[in-house]
Amino acid sequence: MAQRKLSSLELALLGLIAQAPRSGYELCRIFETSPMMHYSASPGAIYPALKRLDRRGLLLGQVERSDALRPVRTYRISDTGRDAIVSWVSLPIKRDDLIWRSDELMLRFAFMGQHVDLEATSRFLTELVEVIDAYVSELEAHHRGMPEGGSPHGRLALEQGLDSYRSMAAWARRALGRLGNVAN
Amino acid sequence: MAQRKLSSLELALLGLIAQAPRSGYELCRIFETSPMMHYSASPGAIYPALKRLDRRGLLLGQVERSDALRPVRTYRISDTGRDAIVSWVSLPIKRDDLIWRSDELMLRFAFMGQHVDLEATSRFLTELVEVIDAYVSELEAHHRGMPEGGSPHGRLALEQGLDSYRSMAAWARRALGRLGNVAN
DNA sequence: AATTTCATGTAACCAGTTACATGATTCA
DNA sequence: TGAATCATGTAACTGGTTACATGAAATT
Repeated sequence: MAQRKLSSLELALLGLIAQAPRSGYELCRIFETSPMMHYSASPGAIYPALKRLDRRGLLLGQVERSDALRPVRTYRISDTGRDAIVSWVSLPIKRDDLIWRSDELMLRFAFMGQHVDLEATSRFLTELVEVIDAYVSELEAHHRGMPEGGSPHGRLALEQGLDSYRSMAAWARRALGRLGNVAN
Repeated sequence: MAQRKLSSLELALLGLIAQAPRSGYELCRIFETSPMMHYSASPGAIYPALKRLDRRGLLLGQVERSDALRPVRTYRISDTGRDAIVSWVSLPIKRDDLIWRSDELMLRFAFMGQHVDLEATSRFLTELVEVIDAYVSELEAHHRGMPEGGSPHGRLALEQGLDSYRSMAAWARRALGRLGNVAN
């Protein structure tokens, strides 16, 4: 129990393999070409990560067509793997997740559709809005406390951060609306 | 020459010390409390990073009040360090910088004010807008190519990414405008 | 007197990067 | 025939995380 936390790369791999069985090479291609994958990916990271997930029992790797001269190792998700995904995407959202791991939050959202119901998704989005709003208030307070003189660069940089969080909150509200329309 | 690239943490430290001489502890406090610092910071990372920068000659560390019982090691920027900052902030912006190191881009912007003139800053912002616009087009193409059916999560996640890039471009245009007003 | 804060660090561990190695298969 | 692509990996290096160690000074 209370296994060591998975890295974002491992979570991304787990989520992708839960969608469909895949080989290491296919996963490499996905990371190379898919635009939403800001989760880094060199073969030197992917193959070891797959091995780790396999050793832990979250994935089942098996060599297919071992008779052929070029065997392919295909990974499929295991039951424990699926459980791990479900509890991962259901985790409450903390301030620190937003600040240090917002990529992982979006990854959670992207994979959520296949593993939990619409209600869980709207809980996620509602929580996200709350956490962002709280953090935006913090940043705004800091912004107000900033010295006026000197070059505006620091102030502007902070404003960029504020803008990006505000846009994320706006997105979440919009998404919430769209899901509501689907549900009703 | 052609030294190994500095990590974002090292660049952040360099920039902060260029503003004013500081001790390791002060830097730790800044990272703990300052909101714009998404550049991580535990003492276990900071102290070794300062040593590396010192060894490379980008910083000058010297123990102050060595007579006192609790000495403080204060770092100041060196001439080579200042040069390194200037060439760092003057680097052209690549697509990959936007995708993988956008935090570092904002760090560059924040420190730019003290090291280069307004024209360099507007060049930076202009380039940034160009790079973002190009990448947004890429993402939009991908968005159009996405399958319609199934759960909307993947599509929505991509839209979040699009929004955040668009908001960054809008910020850059606004900043450009504000700098223009200052300059004229 | 006890706790918190100041102040500097080290050590074990781990994951990711870069670069390389290997060889089959397909395509021009 | 030679190049690109398919497919799987390893090894060295590096930098960050966590956790710990040490002890003075200030605060309660």
